[in-house]
Amino acid sequence: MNHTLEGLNTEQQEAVCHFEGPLLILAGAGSGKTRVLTNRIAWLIEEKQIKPWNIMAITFTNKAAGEMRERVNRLVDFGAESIWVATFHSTCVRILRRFIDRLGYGTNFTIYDGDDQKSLMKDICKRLNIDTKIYRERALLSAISSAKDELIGPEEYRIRAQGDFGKMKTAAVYEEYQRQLKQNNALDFDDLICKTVELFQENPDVLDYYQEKFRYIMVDEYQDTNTAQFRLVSILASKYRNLCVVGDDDQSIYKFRGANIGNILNFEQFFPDAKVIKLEQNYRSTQNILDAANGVIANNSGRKEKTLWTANGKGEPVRFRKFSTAYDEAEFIAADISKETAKGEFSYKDCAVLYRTNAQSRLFEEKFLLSNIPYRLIGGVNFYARKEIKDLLAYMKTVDNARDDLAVRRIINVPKRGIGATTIARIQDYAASHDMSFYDAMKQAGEIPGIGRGGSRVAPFVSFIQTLRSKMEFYSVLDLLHDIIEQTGYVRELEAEDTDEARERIENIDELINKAAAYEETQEQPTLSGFLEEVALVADVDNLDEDDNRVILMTLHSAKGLEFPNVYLAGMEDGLFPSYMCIVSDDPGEVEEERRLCYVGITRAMKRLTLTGAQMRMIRGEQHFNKVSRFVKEIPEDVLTGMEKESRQEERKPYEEKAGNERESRLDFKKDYRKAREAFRARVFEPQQFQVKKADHLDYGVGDQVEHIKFGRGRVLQIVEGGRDFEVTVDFEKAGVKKMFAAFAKLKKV
DNA sequence: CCATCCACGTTTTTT
DNA sequence: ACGTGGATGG
Repeated sequence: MNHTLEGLNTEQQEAVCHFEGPLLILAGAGSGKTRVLTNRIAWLIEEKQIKPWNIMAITFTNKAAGEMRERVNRLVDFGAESIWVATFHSTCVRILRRFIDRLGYGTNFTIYDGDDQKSLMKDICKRLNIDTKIYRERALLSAISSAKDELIGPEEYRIRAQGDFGKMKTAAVYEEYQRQLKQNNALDFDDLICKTVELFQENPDVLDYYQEKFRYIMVDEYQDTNTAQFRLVSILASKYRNLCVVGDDDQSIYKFRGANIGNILNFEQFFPDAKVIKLEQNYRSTQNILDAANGVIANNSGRKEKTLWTANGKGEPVRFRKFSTAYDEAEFIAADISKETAKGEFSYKDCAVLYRTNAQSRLFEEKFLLSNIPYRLIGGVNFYARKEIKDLLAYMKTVDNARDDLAVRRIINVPKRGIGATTIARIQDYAASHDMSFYDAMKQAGEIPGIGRGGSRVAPFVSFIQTLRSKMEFYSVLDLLHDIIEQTGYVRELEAEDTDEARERIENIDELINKAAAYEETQEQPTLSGFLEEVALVADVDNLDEDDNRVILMTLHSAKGLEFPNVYLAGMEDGLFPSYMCIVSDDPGEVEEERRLCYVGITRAMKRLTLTGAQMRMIRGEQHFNKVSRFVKEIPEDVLTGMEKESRQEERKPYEEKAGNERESRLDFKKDYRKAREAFRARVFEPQQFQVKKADHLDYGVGDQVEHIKFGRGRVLQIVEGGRDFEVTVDFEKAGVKKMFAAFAKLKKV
């Protein structure tokens, strides 16, 4: 038998050996879908002699893409690297970097994240005199985002809005928002997809090029695609019709982000000749866990019927524990993990605590710190969303793309340059009336009326950026970053502050430096745009390191696609999960979406599953009293333990008895919390291989001939010992005199 | 132009 | 409870 079919069940084999035409694989949780996808790729290449560069596999997260890449590399001996394995977003970026000039954008466009979108929206509302009390930025942005997900452009939006006052306002905002983005040469996340669709629709030659290139297309997590993504895929596949999608309608949990569950439910209507294969054998969990999952999901309507089964045996029952407060809940989980790891039953990294909202993570962090349990928190504030990181990135963006007004304005007065709101407004007006970018207006600051002495402060900033830009000819991303840090004194300022918080920020900056170094190491052709793009497209889950022996804390959403031997689903309470919003909503579909989320959570567990809930917890500063989640009650009784003990547990731990001690210990705790937490966090950053360290000596001296990776040969003119690194001045034969930091320059003595 | 104080809303989930 | 953003005063 062909080795790509070895160890696969009948259905899996059938899916792997499907050659041409549309294919829908309905793959239940843990049914080995990634394996099927990767083996199919190998099979196409080996058995059907398909060229690797004609195959594309699309995923949603970088992590999934990375995993698939790795497996494909192992399976395919020759040409694995030319198989296109990427996320939707990075696929689109790659295409747009090449062809977006056809749509009137520059190919060095920047990508706006949520924060960027919000500040742009704030500007627009101000300019259009929109009262953000009535029309909130968030609401406007989400309306625009939904429109984009449905491929509705500003013009069409306006037409559809006729007669609706509120929507007409939104239409105006949408139009202006798109105009601004274009003027800033920027795209938001949704644009990445829909501009690519637009590009294909308006440029048959480009479309044809990619249709020829991607003759075999595979889409993972298909249930999460939105209308725009579906269109993108179907346009690409329309020529050769070799579209293979893998998904599970029961795991569709991204409706709020525009995911259209109809894409999977109606696949056979779009492609009447589609072959449909169901994978129902689960290789991950015990039968008890699957029974729990099946019991819950059975309460949803309109599903593609599937029943997971396994050959793994029943395993232990699913546990349910109810506590009087959320503190007790966290304490129990911490104690339980300590117990299990001490027994040697599970190691830390086998355990995951999953919850509905990010806010719930705090209590677990606290208890874990107290119990000395190493943990890794996924989600919350994204690393790249931190202020210090965004500041530095804004500098880099400004150097990369001078049309990105948002970035320029973010940093124009960071650090303080005495350029205030008034000056900024003047420049803004001037730029608007002369139809130029903010940055270009700054260059002519002298001519701006009423700018006064602000003008003299703007000039040095402009020349600073100009100098950086001219240095880019020979600078690496790392050089640039380091130069920015040095010249702005960003780190020096933080050092002077001498607070815990400042130290944390410096650590983050060091981590950014590491990322830049890692980027340069791993990329064959590192570019500034490339780095900024990579940074814009990473999610926190992508950084999950399997070898790291820590308990994982994350939301149910982030957990999709992962598996753990020992899983805790915390906060199983009506009002929290399913959330209050869904319960009161008149759309029953909302509770169904939560139920799918619960299904996802349950099916993450391999051996042991524990559900917990609290009767009382603080939510947004208010005490809430919740009932046990309806989802717990949907689990068949015979696989669940703990439900019956419910009432007795309540009695044993009356709230008042605990309250005094709890409060006291919490007070004590607050002092140490920050410190301990920092220490913990810091360790996450520590073991990376690209640590930038000051060398204790250099193996070259003044007068020596050295070689630089980019500039070639040169002679060392001067070496100055700085606080963080040696600053080396070299006279290069071709590139001239450069100053650089020894740790980054990697000079070699010749 | 900048620092400080207070009011408000925010959270359900994220590429 | 917490952070953000606006208003206010120096």
